[in-house]
Amino acid sequence: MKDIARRAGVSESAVSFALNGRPGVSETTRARVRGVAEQLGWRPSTAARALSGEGAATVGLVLARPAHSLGVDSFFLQLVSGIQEVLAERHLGLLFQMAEDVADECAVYRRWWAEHRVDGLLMVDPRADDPRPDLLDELGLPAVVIGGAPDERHPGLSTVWADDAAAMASVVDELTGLGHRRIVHIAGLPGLAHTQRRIRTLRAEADRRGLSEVHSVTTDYSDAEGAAVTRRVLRASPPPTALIYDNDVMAVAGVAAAAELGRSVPADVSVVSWEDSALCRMVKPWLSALSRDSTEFGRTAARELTSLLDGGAARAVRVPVPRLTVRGSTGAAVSRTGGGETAGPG
Amino acid sequence: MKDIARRAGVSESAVSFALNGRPGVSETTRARVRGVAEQLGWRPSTAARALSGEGAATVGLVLARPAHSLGVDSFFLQLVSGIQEVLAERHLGLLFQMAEDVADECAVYRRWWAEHRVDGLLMVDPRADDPRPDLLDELGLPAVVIGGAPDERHPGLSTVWADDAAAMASVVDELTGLGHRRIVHIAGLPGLAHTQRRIRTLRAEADRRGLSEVHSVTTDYSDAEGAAVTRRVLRASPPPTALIYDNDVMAVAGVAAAAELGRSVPADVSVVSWEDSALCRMVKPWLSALSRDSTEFGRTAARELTSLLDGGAARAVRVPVPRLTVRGSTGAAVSRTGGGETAGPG
DNA sequence: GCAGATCACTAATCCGCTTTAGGGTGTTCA
DNA sequence: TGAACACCCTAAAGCGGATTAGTGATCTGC
Repeated sequence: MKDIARRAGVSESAVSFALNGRPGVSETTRARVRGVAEQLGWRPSTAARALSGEGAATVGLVLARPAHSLGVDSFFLQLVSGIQEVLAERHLGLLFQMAEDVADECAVYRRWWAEHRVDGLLMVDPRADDPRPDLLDELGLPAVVIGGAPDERHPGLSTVWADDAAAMASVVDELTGLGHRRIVHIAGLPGLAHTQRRIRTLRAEADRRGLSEVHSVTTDYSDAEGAAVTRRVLRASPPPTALIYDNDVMAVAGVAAAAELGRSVPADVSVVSWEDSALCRMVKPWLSALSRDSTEFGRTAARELTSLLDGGAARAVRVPVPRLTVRGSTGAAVSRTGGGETAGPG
Repeated sequence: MKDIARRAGVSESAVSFALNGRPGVSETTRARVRGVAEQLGWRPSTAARALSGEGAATVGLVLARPAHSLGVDSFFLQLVSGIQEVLAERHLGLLFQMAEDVADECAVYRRWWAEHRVDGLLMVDPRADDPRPDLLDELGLPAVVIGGAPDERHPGLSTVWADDAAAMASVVDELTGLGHRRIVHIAGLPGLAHTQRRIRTLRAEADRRGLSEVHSVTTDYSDAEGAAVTRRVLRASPPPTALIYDNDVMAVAGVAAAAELGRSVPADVSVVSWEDSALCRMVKPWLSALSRDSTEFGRTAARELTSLLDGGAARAVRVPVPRLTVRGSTGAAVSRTGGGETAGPG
């Protein structure tokens, strides 16, 4: 900046005014300074800016999943891609970190806060009884909760959420319309807030329709557990005629497990995946799946955060309800009593 | 820091000395200051530290893949997970950004450099004729190239690489051992350095063995292109008896495409996936695949970068050669002349 | 018993930028 | 013609640490 000042023949303060659009310099001087700065390829040091009270120009994102449970995943990168799109426009950096668990994640939040490393945070995978919102309140960091339900106890936090309840209802609608009355929901991690929302909604929908043989089983999202749980529930007597999987990985693994037991999809059992991706089109039959635009989800979250950083009020934004794309894995329910014989391919 | 100084009854300089292990304070004072700092949960502001010449305590990573081509992926998150493990130990932050293409990525490098945002960079997806190493040289940023071949033209850059040539040779060994003589390699993006290395090696191995019906086809790594190319090459006369896919997604899509054409795996055609993941165990038969430890790959890369940041010399580190895990998708070659009739399941 | 060295600590400067408080100059109006 | 007021610009302080140059006080050696 000294360089610019010297070459433009003005003081450093004038340079600062000129480059930041502040009043106090003539338009001609401003243009000259801008020219010199551009020519020198100058960019303000974020450290210096941060130190003089402008904030770190960075937002943080922590992913608390143990490394080994990081499997095939499409959602997260799509989400981050959308986030980046919005952040890049404003030249905001994204500080990314992985953590072992939520406690670890909280420690990261505290450290980042103490080090003035971030101006705001994006929080993913909200849980039932989550300590993070309280912490964020305490630290006073602007933050957006991604995928949580609106939470009136934390008026300072913005929330971007999809209406799982409505989506679950639409799936149940579709399945009962096809005649299914015995449905098992192979859910994800029990601790996650959206897992619990889905389980609650399923129960409510079942009660409303008088279906007694509908329940949820929680898992760790892995293909292994997806397959194991599928085998277990399909061996019940009578077995369910429809399975709802909380992610695509388990759904695909479940179809394979069903095939091993001699059950064909959708003749013997219908399958719905709560997450659409290329995976759903890699098995036969293609999986009926709930689709959402994860990239747009990310964009929305990032926009909410920038709005918060600009001093906007916190709010809850709902993204479109995931829509069920019906493909080949859902069909009419057949009544069957028990057994193991195989039907032919549908 | 003023607070600490006041509460400990010493000057701010003394606090700085005490907390940074510099001589100039007594051990008792040092302990007292440390106690106060800990009690206050104090952490130095990265901005201030950076401004006084300590560096930004941050390394950067840019992923230049268009958002839409971000599909199901296991490699990248595993890699980042390993990187984080090492960086977290040293309290180094990871600044992450997505870019549209390499030119965009270069712009990000320049900006980060000008803004003093990062102390070093991790560069992924090296390409043939890549402008990034030159740029990194020019900017003088410590950097590690992940997945490139050692490059003597850029002595300042460290490289962490897997020996694709050896891995490809092992695959060709396995396949020719099974009697395959017509092999098609369904490769990834033509611009990537490792794609070209694999293609070159395959050609060399084929020449060495006198196999004339061996070639590579490049794709965009997507399931769609994987399937399309599979259909095309299997319709050739005579068709290949073995297919090598450059990633798991295409391999799985390819198996499905083969099935549509009435070719069964491995009876009619053997399949090898160059990337192992849960995906490879979601299809029947399970896919023979080249496995590597992506997390360890990330750890190694991060360690090289920290070593560079500590003033260590740049070097090329080779990680273990990906090992072929033989599963059900590879079998003995059958000679067939043309046609479309189907063999039964193997 | 006194110079010189050592030790424990403080004062002052700097990093690069923003911002507040002035300081000239020129114009306007009484 | 002088006061009031814009207008452009400069000087200086401050952000939170690290660092360098001191400053007393205690210790060492002769």
